[in-house]
Amino acid sequence: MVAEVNRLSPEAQRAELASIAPELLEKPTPSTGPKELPPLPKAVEGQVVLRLAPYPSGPLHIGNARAFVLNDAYAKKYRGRLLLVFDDTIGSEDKPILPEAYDQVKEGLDWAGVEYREVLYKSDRIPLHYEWAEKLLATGEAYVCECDSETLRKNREAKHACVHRTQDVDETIAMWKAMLAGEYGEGEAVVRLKTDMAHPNPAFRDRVLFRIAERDHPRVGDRYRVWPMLEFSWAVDDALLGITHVLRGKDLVMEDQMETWIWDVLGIRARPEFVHFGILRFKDVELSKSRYRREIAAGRLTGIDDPRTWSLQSLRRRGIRPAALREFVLSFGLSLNDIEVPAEALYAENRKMIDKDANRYFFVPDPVSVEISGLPPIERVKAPLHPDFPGRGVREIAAGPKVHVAEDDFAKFRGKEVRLKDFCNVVLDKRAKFVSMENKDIPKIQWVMHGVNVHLVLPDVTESPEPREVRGLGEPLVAALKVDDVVQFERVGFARIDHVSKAEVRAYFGHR
RNA sequence: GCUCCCGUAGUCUAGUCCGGUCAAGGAUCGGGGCCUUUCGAGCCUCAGACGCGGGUUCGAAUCCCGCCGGGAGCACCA
Repeated sequence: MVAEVNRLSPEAQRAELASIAPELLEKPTPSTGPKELPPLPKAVEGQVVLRLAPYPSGPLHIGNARAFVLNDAYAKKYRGRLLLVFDDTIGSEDKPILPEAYDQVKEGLDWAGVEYREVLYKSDRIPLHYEWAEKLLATGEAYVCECDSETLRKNREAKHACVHRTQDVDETIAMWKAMLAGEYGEGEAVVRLKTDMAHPNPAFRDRVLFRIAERDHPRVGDRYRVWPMLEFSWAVDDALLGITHVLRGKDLVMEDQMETWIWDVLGIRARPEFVHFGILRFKDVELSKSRYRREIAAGRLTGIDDPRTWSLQSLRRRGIRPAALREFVLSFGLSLNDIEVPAEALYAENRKMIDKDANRYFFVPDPVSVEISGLPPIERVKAPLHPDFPGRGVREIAAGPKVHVAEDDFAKFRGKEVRLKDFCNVVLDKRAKFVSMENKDIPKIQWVMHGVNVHLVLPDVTESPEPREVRGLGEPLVAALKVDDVVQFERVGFARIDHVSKAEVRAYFGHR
């Protein structure tokens, strides 16, 4: 029967089908509208509990966006709860906690529209972690190890168990107490989970659960010297906080195994579902908190919200809308693919949102002065605030024979006829010649007679020879703009006004 | 090297679990055109993909095997 049908030509099959079941020929209408998130495994409306676990070493940046946007989006989708749990265990020397980062993280999340219910701190929960540790120690599932990190690494590689692994539980507990009492120095003892020294994944062999750090903690000072590692603290807190779903990057898959192992040995029943997403990278953008920190310290950047960084604060200052960031991130879904996207994709999303609101103005970067000969007497011209919305009104621009044009335009069009947009046609040169007033179909460039100093700050893009800022002249009305206005400098791009003073208007470049 | 994950247009993504309506959808980018006093927006249009090789099947992007390619982890960081 099937073979019979297959022998028919596609046209014949189609005709035959049309006579039997014409509705099957209708193409299903492709779904449009906002992208729907795939369902979360075992998610129950109203009962989903998610958590966000930022490490307070600096402000959140665009590279963290996938984690917080997805968690927030799912919390909203299922009308669940999203907890903000600062992952502020002691960290390491080269990745210290910054006291101001707590507020910087919250500020970023608030801007992004992430609605978290409660704020918790790992550093407040250390006694709970100790309790669980003691259960593990008492059952012999974990032990205190005095090997130094180098020995530990070599043993791991050689699948070799050290003497501590088999020591008595009593002895282990005495050593644990000695750790807490400060009888060991930094690096002299750790608590290790007893997994399997022959485990196929070398990284998994008797992983460290606690270590000693003598540094002061920004929130709890010197109250603790024995600090949990991330995996262990999450095994405790995910269970205790009733987290139903853990959404994390796939660089953290081994943490799933660790948490699961600990729950298994401790007989913990209620567990979250683990869901991962791939690594997100930006083309031409190297996100480095430590580098930006250095540059800020050296005064080359003005602060964590400097538009040349990629912090959420910097995005806000460049006129990027939170909704654009959200759409951008959600467009990747939950895929496990590691992706590298151009920042242009974010800009495309943002442009859709700001274009209708951004009024147009002239800004002439690196001005070159030009004197037009033969110009009829004229003092000002009019141009629309927004070409798509004439009702919004017009701007009056002072005009006359002495104008400024952009250096790039001057170089490109010197000796050629161009139209000074909304003004007149000239043959461009230092001594330019007036041609006519009427609108012609020739290249149009922006110009300014006298106006205000504009300082435009550009974002940071690696391997770009472009300068990170540019100065020039804006048309007179630019001086009347307000902080937070998002405008489009014609032929230059969208920018947000950040500061207005008599001396200059400072604007942060968003994108073209 | 070991462990795990992933391969759909330049880029991102839908489809893969449950094989047929997929002669593969969308977005973005690119080409062309229209419109527009911006290199913006809008409209129309074109181009562009199932990593490779076997197998199963009437039929494979979808199932199986092998290969190739990419990524992550392998810290007393998170």
